[in-house]
Amino acid sequence: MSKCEQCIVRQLNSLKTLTAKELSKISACKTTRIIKKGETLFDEGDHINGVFCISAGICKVSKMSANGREQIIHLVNKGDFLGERSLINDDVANLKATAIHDMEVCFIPRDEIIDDLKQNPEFSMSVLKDMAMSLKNAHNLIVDMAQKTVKQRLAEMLLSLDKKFGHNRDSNLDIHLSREDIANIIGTATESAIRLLSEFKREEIISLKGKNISLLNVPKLKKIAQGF
Amino acid sequence: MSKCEQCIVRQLNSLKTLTAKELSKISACKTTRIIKKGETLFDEGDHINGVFCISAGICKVSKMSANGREQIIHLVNKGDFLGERSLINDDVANLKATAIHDMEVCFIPRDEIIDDLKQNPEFSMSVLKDMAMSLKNAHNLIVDMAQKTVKQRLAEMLLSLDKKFGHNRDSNLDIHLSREDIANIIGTATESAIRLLSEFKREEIISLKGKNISLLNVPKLKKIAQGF
DNA sequence: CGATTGCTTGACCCCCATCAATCCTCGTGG
DNA sequence: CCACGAGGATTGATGGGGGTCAAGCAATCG
Repeated sequence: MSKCEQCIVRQLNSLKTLTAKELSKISACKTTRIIKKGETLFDEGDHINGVFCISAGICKVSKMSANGREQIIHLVNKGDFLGERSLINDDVANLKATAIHDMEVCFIPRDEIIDDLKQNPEFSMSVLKDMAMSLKNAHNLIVDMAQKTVKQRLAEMLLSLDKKFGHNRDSNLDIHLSREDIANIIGTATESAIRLLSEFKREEIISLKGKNISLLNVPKLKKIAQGF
Repeated sequence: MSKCEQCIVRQLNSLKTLTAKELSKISACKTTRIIKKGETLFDEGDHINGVFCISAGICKVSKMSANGREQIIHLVNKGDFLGERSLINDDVANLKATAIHDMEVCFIPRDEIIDDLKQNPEFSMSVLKDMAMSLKNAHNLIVDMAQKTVKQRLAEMLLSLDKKFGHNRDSNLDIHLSREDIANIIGTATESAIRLLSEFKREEIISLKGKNISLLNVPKLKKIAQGF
C-alpha cells in the first residue's frame, strides 16, 4: 500500500501541516478503498468514525429533502477531506457522498485525527480555516438559492464547474454530470435544467455533445449569472 | 466596565473553556458597545479585526444578493459569537450584522483570540465544534431553500423562532420581526410572506397582533413544514 | 397633524414543477 | 454483429406558486 508521505494530494489539504512523525503514524493506520462511479461512500445517518481523504476522483455530497428529491450541496475534488464535520461534532453523517467518477479514497480512523487536532495547533488551525471557508461558501449558496432564478444558478454553476474542475483542449468540462445531477445542484426539476441547457445551446453560449459541455461564451454566462 | 469573569453569557459559548488567566487577559482588553435596534454592527467588506460576543439583544446576519434584496442567513442570540469566520480566514466580513433588538456587545481584538486559539487546544476545539455545527445548519438550510415551498419554509421558521427565542405567558414569540425581515429569512417577497401569514391566521394556526405572533397549533405547523 | 414608513389586499402574469410522450444511447445477450 | 430493453435525454402541454405593480390602510414620529 502506498504511503501518505509520497502522496501528492497531501499537499492540497491540512495534512501538509503535520510533522513527518505524525504523518507516518497516519500512514500506518489508514486504509485505502476504491469507489466506483455511482457507489456511495457513506449515507445520511452513518457512523463514519473517521475522515476520508480523496486521492483520486470526484464525488457529490448531497442530502435528501422531505419531498424525496436529492439536493447536491457541493462537489468534492481530489485532495479534499470528507467527513470532518461529523468527526468534530461526534455526530452521524448529515450528508451522503456518492462517487461521480471512479474514486480512490483513504480512510483515517477517528482517534488518530483527534489526537493530532489536540496536539498540533497548526493542524487544528488549518482544519479550522477549511471549515471557515466551507461556511462562507455555504452562506453564499444560501443567498443564491433563495434569491436567484434557476437560469442564473445554472449559469453560475457552469462557471464554477469550469473553475473548480477545469476543461480539456477542446474546452470540454473535465467533469461529467448527468442532467439529473445538474438539476440537483441548482435545485430544480431535471426537465427545467435540460430546457435551459438547450436554450444556452441555441444561443451559442455553450455546446453540448452527450455529457460533454463546453463553455463558448464565458462573459455572457457571467452576465446571466448576475441577472442580465 | 464589567468583567468577563462575572458575565453570565460566558457560560454559553467557547469562552467557558478558557482558563481564569486567559479570561482576565481578554477582559482587560475588550471593549463594550451598545447597538440600537436597526443599527449595523458591521457590513459586508468591513475589516472586523476581532470577534464580537453578544451579551444582550438579538441581531440578524444577512447578505445582499445581486438583485438588491437582502437575504437573512441566521439570527444571533445573546451568548453567541459574531465574526469568527472572518477572523479565522483573515478575511473581510462576508455578511452584514444588524441589530433587531437593542444590543450590548463586547469586542475582543484579533490577536488576543488568535493567541488563545493557538495555545489552548480545548478552546480551539470548542470553536471548531461551533463552526462545524454552523456548517451543518447551513447545509440543512441550503436543502430547505432549494427544495421547500415558501409556505413550508414559513412554517419551519416560525417553529424555529419559538425554539430559539421562546415565548411569553401569552405564547407571543419573544422576538419581534418586521414583515420584511420575515420575508428575507424565508427568501420571498414581503407580500408573499404577508399573504401566507394571513392564511395561517385565517386557519387559526397562529394569531397576529401587530408584531406579536403566537403559535396556536404547533402540530399543524410541523405538518405544513413537512409538506402536508 | 401631515408625512413617512410599514402593513394588507387585489390583479396580473411569468417562471417553473409536473405529467406525458418520444427519442436517443448504450450495455447485454442471443 | 445485431436486436432489444432500460435508463437517460428531450420536447410539448398545462396549471399553480409566487414575483411584481399598484392602491388603499394603519401606525409611528417629528
